[in-house]
Amino acid sequence: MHYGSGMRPADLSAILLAWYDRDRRILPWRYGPGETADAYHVWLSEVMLQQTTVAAVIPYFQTFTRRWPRVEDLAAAPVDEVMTAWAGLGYYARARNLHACAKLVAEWRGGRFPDDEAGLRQLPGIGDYTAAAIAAIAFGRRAVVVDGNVERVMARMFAVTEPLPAAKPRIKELAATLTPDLRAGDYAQAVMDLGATICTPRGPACGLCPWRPTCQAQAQGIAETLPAKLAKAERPTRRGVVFWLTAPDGSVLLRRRPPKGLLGGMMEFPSTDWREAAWSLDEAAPASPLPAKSWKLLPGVVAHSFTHFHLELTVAAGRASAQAAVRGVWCPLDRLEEQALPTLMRKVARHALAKAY
DNA sequence: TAATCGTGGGA
DNA sequence: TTCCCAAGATT
Repeated sequence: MHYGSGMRPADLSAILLAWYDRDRRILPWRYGPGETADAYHVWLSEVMLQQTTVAAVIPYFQTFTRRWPRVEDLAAAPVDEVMTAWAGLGYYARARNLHACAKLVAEWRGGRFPDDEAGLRQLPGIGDYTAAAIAAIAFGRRAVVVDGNVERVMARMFAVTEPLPAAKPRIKELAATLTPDLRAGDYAQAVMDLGATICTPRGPACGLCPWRPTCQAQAQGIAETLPAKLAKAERPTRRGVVFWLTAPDGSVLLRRRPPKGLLGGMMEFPSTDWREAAWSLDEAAPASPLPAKSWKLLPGVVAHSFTHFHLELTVAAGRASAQAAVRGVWCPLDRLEEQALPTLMRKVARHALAKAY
């Protein structure tokens, strides 16, 4: 192994920990120097942070911990309340797995999380990264924590030019060589902080990096090009018609989506399938909650982009004569925020309220 | 293994 | 506008 500048792994981890101690970022879930980490808070924050930015997570973390101070409190909540509280954060399977995990920990383990990777890894919603992170941060275990930040930092430190995801095993080996036995949790957070603030995807601030003297990509002038990644598939555009059906009392019809798949378990306004071909109103009407109803298309579209496709929804508005003969739930317009509505459906509501009244 | 699964911010 | 991508897990 070549570390450059005569540095050994222990030197490098010590350098990074010193950097981390000098200017530790303040985050709601982060314990201070000498404090004991709360495994519930570590777990909750790590699940929320999966593929999600710190800025987006902070208000949700505050809401969850204020409302459910202990894992037992979260386990005792109805799953729909958890889904509603999660609404807007995305990747909703996380919310279902979060609740399932809380129940397992509360009911079978007396509210205590497993204190090692193998035990954590068995719980729903906890994969390789999250198990290692909790083991290290909450329990002081020596665990090799590899997230996107660590992959980027290691790819640059060791000039790994093989593209992801094929390079993942190699990168984990390299990360293991630098992971210290002591303060593994602080070290993991330090590498992630380095990746988030200095060793950034674009425009890395190599001049401020404590590891610069040892970084092989920096020496070769290829830091910003790493890690290499395989080209991504194109994102198709899908289209649908969504039905805004109001009752005489001013409520609107909602239904719940299937528990798995896209927006699984969340609420929605009824709609056609989402497909690439455009819909005519006549073609869409049979999919509506009142097929015989006369629907009026509202001007404009609701555009929303998911990870693997774009979506354009046209809103059809109609009025029901009475609250009968439809499947779903009627919700007063001023209580929509209490529903587990994903951002897409909140856009639909905003569009309908702006155009239909 | 590769596809699926949200959202918002920044370049 | 469009693309990238952020403390990944699941199937």
